[in-house]
Amino acid sequence: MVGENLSKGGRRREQILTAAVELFGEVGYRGTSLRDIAQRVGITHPGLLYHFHSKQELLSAVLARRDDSDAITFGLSDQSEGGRDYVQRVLALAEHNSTTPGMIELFATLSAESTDPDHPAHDFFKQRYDKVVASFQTMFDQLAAEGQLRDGIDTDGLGVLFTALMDGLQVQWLYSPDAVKVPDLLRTHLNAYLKQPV
Amino acid sequence: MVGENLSKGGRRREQILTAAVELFGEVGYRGTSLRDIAQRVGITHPGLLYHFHSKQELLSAVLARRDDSDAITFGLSDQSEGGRDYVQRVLALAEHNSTTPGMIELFATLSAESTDPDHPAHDFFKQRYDKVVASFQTMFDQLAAEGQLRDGIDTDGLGVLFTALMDGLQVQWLYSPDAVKVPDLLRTHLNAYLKQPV
DNA sequence: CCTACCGATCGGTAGG
DNA sequence: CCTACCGATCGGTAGG
Repeated sequence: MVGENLSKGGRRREQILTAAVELFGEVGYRGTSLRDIAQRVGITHPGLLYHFHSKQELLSAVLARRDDSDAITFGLSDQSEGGRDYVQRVLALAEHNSTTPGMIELFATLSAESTDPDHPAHDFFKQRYDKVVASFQTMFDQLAAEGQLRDGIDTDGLGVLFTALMDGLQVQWLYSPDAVKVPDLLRTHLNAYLKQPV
Repeated sequence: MVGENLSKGGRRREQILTAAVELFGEVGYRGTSLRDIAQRVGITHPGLLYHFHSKQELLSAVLARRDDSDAITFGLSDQSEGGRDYVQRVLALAEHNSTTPGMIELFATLSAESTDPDHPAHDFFKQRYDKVVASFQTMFDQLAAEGQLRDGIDTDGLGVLFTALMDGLQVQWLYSPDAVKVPDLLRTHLNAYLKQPV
């Protein structure tokens, strides 16, 4: 698990990752300098490069981290309990997200910035979208097979739509954290398809 | 109208704006240098600063441009013809957007990058979201008043949801322009609410 | 519009 | 982990 049983060097790496998440989120990968990150941790930037050999390596570590910890905590890679159960886990994740604005900012900023094929995180996000969309599509297909969707609903495209909704809502939430209630809005959307509301 | 009756200086300004749209879109505002933009136009970067006095001034000019030309071309500020008519105009805009990837990239990148309150475009996007969400909310309220929505549909939050959907779909479209059909997906979403499909 | 230049900042390396 | 340093690049200005 993240954050446990760390050596001294491991703890420092954790501090650097935390600071990197915050700063990449606030001003983007390209807008953040290694000196900014190092300063938050109280070391110099060559000191940072002793732990991560390049800025790109630090980015990769940051990206790999979140999906891992989310998948573990919320069981997002396990769809064996059916659509209804998975919906609940996704809503739980959406609730949890509102406690980690730095990570949300990071992913919102980077996923847009990385549409550029030359961006170092481009491939990561392209593959991530494939996985996320597929998971949500499976969720809707399961709901359909379980007879939970209203009559006449075609599941075609619902995975892409739901993914887009999560992304777009998170951006608006970053502008207006108090006004935009992401989990409620996701429920509103889902209830347009579900016989029995969540 | 944009692009007409331009003096020599006006033409150069147009060239600079076009190049700025492309580059801000590809690598973000902070990732683009004035030298990059100037080079595309075939001048030096102090030459560019003769036309726009700072990088921020250039950004403001770029942002103001698109919403103006879209509002004019697609009549997005006129909601007097009712919800059904407005839906058609929004779909026409979505079709049009797929011919201007540079602008889409620019707005997707900048709207995320500008969640940082210190970003020079932060206020622009905050106000823009207020306007766009309000327009879409009015659209759904009009559809409700016209009796076009399925029974039991509450319009609460539908403006925020539709705005989020457009943003999120555009990001996915930038990753997979051929696979993600934005107008079709918007229709799929709308048809979950409408009695008569569009 | 250009040349020439400014101070500031960038990611990364050498060497300890 | 640090000091010291590198070449490259940044937005902007002076002066024409």
